[in-house]
Amino acid sequence: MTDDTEIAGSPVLPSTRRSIPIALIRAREKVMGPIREMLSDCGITEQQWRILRVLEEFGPQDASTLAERACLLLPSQTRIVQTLLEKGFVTRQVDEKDRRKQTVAITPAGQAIIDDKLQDAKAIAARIEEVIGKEKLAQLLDILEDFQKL
Amino acid sequence: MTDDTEIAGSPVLPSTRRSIPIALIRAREKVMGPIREMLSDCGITEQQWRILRVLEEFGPQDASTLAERACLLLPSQTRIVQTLLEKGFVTRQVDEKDRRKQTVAITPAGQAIIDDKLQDAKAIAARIEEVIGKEKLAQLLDILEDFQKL
DNA sequence: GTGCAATATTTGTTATGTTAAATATATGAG
DNA sequence: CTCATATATTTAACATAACAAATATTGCAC
Repeated sequence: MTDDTEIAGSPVLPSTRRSIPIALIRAREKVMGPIREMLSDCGITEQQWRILRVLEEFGPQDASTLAERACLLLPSQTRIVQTLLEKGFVTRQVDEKDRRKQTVAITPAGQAIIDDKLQDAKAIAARIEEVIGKEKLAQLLDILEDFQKL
Repeated sequence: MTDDTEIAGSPVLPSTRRSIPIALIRAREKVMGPIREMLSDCGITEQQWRILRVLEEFGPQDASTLAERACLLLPSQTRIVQTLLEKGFVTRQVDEKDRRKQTVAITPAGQAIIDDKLQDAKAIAARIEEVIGKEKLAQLLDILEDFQKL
């Protein structure tokens, strides 16, 4: 590999082949392939799935917290929750203590979606662990966590 | 960390805090922050920047190759190249040998964008290396590459 | 050389990302 | 109490992502 070289007087950017942003996209694309396939069956998108997963894991919560945990911007969260409302997979109601806040919760129908896909999701996770290796996956998660310090 | 546990008879998904797809998004979001800031100055989006970078690195190339290298789906590539055409940063012409193909090339004006941002981009890359560490970055890129085997 | 399958690219549609502006409620100064 | 400011969320507008379908060209069988 002669990437990321710097010829005297002629500085260049790292090759796109060793670019962190591009490498992150490529990996993500590969990971999401089977997940999207799994979800397309039940008419759920990747982001809708993330919302449901977070609601299941942490319980009812306000919109900002939900967006943070699902790694979505608030405007995206708003729209996605609206479509999930229409599908009957979540509920949303104003917080009585602070009426600026909205509390979102998963419904039994939403929970059923997760339960239905549980085995598939676990199989995909197992496949990734098989190919990458448990140790490397742990390393990867640790390094990715470091990026939050940026 | 008690994530990714499996209570007998009650299988659960990994916590969203240790989810590979979510970790990849979070890291990418952090990395892209300063890059977007850099690009917003000159009215260029992240994807438009990727197209220009790839064209600079590999020279004129057909649409499919460009999309592959810039990590874009073909439809996205088409639209982004259209806006870059309007801005005068790239050219696009049919391949005379195979008239189904389009050859895209960067213009001097497009090259000027890259040259203008070169120092900023290098500074951002240096900052990342400083925070994460050279070794971990190399490890990260290697592990991310493994995902292509999925 | 006609028709058909394969290839290369674009277009259409729906959902999301991103930024800025709008709305609604809360909180504190005076 | 009232107003200015801060906070929580939504709406608006535009670009992109993803997938399916349409278009255009090529290459080959016949």
